[in-house]
Amino acid sequence: MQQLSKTGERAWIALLRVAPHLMETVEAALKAEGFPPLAWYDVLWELERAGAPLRQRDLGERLLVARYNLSRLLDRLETDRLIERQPCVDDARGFMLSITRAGKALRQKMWPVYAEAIAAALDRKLTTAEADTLAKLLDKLR
Amino acid sequence: MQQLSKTGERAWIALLRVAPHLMETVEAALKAEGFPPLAWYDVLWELERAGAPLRQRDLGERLLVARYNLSRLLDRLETDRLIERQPCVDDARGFMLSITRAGKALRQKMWPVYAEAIAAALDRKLTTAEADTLAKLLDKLR
DNA sequence: TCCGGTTTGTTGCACATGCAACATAATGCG
DNA sequence: CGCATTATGTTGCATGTGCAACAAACCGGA
Repeated sequence: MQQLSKTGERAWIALLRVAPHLMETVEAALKAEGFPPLAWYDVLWELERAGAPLRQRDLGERLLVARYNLSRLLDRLETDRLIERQPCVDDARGFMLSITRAGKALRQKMWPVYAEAIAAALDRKLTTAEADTLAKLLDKLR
Repeated sequence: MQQLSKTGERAWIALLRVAPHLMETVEAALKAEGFPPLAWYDVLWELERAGAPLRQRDLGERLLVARYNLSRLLDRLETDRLIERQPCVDDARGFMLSITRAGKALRQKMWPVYAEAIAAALDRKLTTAEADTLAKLLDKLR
């Protein structure tokens, strides 16, 4: 009684090998330019495009990051004054997160390097149609 | 002059979110049954299907794992007597790696749990054609 | 043959992560 | 209301990972 198809297995292995490898490559590109890790960019970008302050819980949900991980990641960003934590009015447990001016500036400086790394690692290796298909397939796995 | 397409960016973000999440899910399934991490299975399986002893270098290449990471991963597997390191005849620096009987037994016991986790996280969410496409697209990114 | 450069593998150290336990606040049910 | 349950966020501890430096062996050209 095998409940796993051979094709599914191949897709899994490809994912297992390729995804971490790509992430390391992009991470290395950022580090090579003296920038902080990918995760920092992610937080900054999500906060910036949210427009309004976000609950820590909601940010974690969007980034698919565990609470205890996010908690300490945000500590580091806050220490560098890239984000701010304000007490939450509705819920005394939570915090409202917002990106600072310095945070926006850093994100903007990082973007060209990040974009070039993504282009090299992914974009230039796929046609537009292929990239679109890939995105759609991955989204089905959420 | 943006060298990164919008579609490529979407694919990247999907990969960044989905892949780690899937890995954590599968990892959790193994842990829940008292089994060692995914990486252990990977090593055991690669050694078993290789049929013959493998150089550490070659294993690292197939698994896309960094040398210093692999080195310590293998230490742990060796401590548990799941693999063996034999001095390499051709090259006094290297080792030949082989899976032990206990290693094969463990891998076999892990497989049903692993397969079920992959089926739940990936296989059942895609048609066969989709899984095939996904595997092919990811392979293009190596 | 000799010697510089490369390849292979390991390790000390700092840092990041997972887990379990915790503190505090909100929620909901009797 | 009162109290158990759930939700949110933090932290101590053990473990895993990245980096840089290292040791040892191999390779190849002069």
